[in-house]
Amino acid sequence: MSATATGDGKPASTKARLLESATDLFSRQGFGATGIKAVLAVAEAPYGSLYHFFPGGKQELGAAALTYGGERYRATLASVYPENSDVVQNTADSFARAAQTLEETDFGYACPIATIALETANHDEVMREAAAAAFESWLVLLQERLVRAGMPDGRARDVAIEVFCLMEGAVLLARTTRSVAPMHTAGKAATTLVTAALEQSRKNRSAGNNQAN
Amino acid sequence: MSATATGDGKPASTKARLLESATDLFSRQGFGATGIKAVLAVAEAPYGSLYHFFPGGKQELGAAALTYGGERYRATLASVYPENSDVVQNTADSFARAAQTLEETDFGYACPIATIALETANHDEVMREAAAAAFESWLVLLQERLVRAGMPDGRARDVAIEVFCLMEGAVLLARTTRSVAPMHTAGKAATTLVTAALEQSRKNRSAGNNQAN
DNA sequence: GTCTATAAAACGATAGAC
DNA sequence: GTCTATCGTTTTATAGAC
Repeated sequence: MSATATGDGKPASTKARLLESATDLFSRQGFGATGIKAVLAVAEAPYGSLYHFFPGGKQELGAAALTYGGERYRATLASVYPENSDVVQNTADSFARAAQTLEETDFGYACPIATIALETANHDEVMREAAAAAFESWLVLLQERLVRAGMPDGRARDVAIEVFCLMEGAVLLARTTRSVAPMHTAGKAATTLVTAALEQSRKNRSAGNNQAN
Repeated sequence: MSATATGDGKPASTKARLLESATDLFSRQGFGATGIKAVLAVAEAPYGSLYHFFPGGKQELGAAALTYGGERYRATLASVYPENSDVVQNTADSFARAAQTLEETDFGYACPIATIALETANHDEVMREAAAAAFESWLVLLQERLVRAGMPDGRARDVAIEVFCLMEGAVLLARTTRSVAPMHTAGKAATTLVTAALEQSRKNRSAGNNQAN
């Protein structure tokens, strides 16, 4: 009945369990505050296996966890934004889903990147780039869906960034206040924003205005 | 010429230097990753002084740093949002200022709370509450200014939250990508959002619609 | 009261046994 | 190739010198 990483028996490979465990613990407690021993314990993996799979030590594990968590949420995003569906509704769904996750995890987990990114962006270029790549993959997916829905490239990119910022800011505020209220407020703002951008794009098109950017 | 915490001579009291140093280092590198020795070194304070001023050790220092940093940014916000001025312009200014700070600090520093809050919100109730209080003080100030500008209480609260989320999300993305572009994008969205809410409020008032919330 | 020297524990990493 | 036992550092916290 545990909603988090480890099942109870023997899920997947040792490497996969390590990544699962690392992603979860790092994003909950922080990268610096989480010892590799704790990661190994949750993964039910022996000590040496970490340096076997990740010769670069904690740094390599951290970067891999960012890539792993980033890809996992990108897949979630892809399922929340099915191709050729209503992007406004999808946007609302993504915020509702985040709120649900926060409640299910007792406000422990939401974004697999944010905590680690803020900690390491300054002094660890490898991890910073892994986090940036994860964020970028989300933005690209979002942008693509918005373009399909009728927005020009540049506008879609901006809207994707704005929705991202609303989401991440709401995660921060929700976790800090232990309330999903900010999630709902930000979600409403995001849908309003997407709706307005779609309408504006349609208006511009029907006016025969063909400026690309 | 250093734009950060420590001056070069003997700024303020030892306790103030410790708070300055802790706020800066914790929000740059993270709470867990920063040792108290590093805090003491930057503050140019002897080892024992920390436990003299903060008997609760690292936890008490962390909570105090959150309160200190929160109050400092609240003062900044108050100066960016002078009473009875154009809140739309003020909002634009606050994002421009954040972008400037990011560039001046080589994308090292922006929000004195976010990093620490994400790290500790789950397992340290004292620090979580200190972070929540800091955020709340910003939201209250913002809300008050928006009410003065003509929004009803409930709407002003929501708009304050939305502006906050845009700001914090943009800080995260900007630090991770080492680019101020997200800051400008989010800033434009925030001003648009505030403008629309003001217009809507004015419309509702002139229609004689007196629903409070 | 202000600070230095020390203690106990935990950290990341490695060498070497199987 | 897979893992266990150990090394040297660094961590927070404290006791006691001035």
